[in-house]
Amino acid sequence: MAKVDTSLVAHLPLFAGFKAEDLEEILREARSARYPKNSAIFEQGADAHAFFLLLHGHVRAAKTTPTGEQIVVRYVAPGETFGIAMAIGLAQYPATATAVDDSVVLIWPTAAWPRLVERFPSLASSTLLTVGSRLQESHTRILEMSTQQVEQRVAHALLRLAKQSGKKLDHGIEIDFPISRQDIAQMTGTTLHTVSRILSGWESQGLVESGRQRIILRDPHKIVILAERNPDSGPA
Amino acid sequence: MAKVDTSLVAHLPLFAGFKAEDLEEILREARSARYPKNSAIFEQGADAHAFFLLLHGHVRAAKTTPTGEQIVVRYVAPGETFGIAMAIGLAQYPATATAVDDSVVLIWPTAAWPRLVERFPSLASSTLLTVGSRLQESHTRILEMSTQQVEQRVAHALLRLAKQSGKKLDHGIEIDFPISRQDIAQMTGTTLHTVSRILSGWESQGLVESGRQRIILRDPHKIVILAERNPDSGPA
DNA sequence: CCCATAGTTTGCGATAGCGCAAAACGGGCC
DNA sequence: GGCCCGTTTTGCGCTATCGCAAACTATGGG
Repeated sequence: MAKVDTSLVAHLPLFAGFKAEDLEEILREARSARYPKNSAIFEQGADAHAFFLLLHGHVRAAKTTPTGEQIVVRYVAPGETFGIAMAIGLAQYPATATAVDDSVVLIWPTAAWPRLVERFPSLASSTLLTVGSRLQESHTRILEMSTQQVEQRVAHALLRLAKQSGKKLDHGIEIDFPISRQDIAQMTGTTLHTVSRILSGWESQGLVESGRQRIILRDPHKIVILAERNPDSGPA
Repeated sequence: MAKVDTSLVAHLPLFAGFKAEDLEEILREARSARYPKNSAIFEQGADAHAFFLLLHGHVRAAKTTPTGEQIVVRYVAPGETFGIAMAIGLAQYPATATAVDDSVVLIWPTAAWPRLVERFPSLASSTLLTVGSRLQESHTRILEMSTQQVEQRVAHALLRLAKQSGKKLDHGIEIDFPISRQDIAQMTGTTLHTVSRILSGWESQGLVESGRQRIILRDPHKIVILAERNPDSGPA
């Protein structure tokens, strides 16, 4: 059980207001682990034996239907928790988590949660805040899927990814982990073909520059406009 | 400030494990109010000055886009909380709540929440459970919108409503509050026209019986089959 | 009892986006 | 340096579903 440096996590909202010694007590229950690119962290349906905090890398959470279709629930960025199934009353993971890049995580055994919450009640409140904001995002996504067309949804998805995990370049923003057309399709409820067509279109207008699992927003502002444009307002 | 009878709420999961006197202490901070059918309880964007527990009736939570389109986030059944924006870190309500039937609610001022949580930490944990299960439902909804066609989504929506608020009849299940084609469209990401066509079709097959803001599932089992059927499996 | 209103049904194009298929491409591995 | 595999691109027909328009019908109020 490796010692974890508190300085790595002290600034996270999850631990806001914790004293150094409390933090240490919490971290003592965790171990850290490294997951190489494309390795599975846990599988949908498996017993939720642990919950996680991402330190480095990027993790994709995806949900699969009985018939094998997938959607991407979200991408986890460093500093975020994931796999907190048990905190919300689930005995099994509702989704599959995969490292999309070499990643480092902290792992707490599920059994530690009730103990920690009892000792540090504010953990429950902060977790409530994070879960609440994920609920918000889900509602936004439902709203978009109900009212917008595919191009706008893709625009929104890319902007969110850029905000969450964008690397600022001299001219533009690059999404900082490998992501395929298929992934974007699964985030926006469409097919990889349609995503490919949309990106090709944008590329020819100089809005983006993209290739194999790689996307750079060259003109974020114009993409914002695209994302917000009312379908039947301006001409093509 | 009317006295509220603890027996009305003691059995709710939210208050599981509370002693009678604790419960009384909590209820002392609440007042109750009655909202007539079709009246607004709070508006999207308004300051979240209170949170609510529905005692009788039914409440619709809906979200509106800047361009005026709406989706139904959920229907609230008796015993459920709603308007808990501030518990998840929001200063304004993210949706509009409307009583779809004459309704009675308990109302706590937002200011009471931090105090209550400090005094009764398990409130945060139970709220975490409810918010978590709503997150689950949202993900399910996103999955359905991404992978299923409209008819299946409508089937699922009606089955969920029937389970949550269905009144068992001699032969079938009636959804126990007024709900229009438009409402169902806004729950499933389609138009009232398409919903109407689908219900007409089902009606002629004897699966449902419906009219003005009224739906009875006459053959729930066949609807389950419809909901689960793989789009390109059986013949029409 | 009749009218006004909100909800529902239905017809008829129009079309965004899917689904299939095939080709081009790019990277990494041996 | 060449090959293999996963990813991306693109063409083309198809259809589920939308959007508009118009007729129809309960329901509650006066």
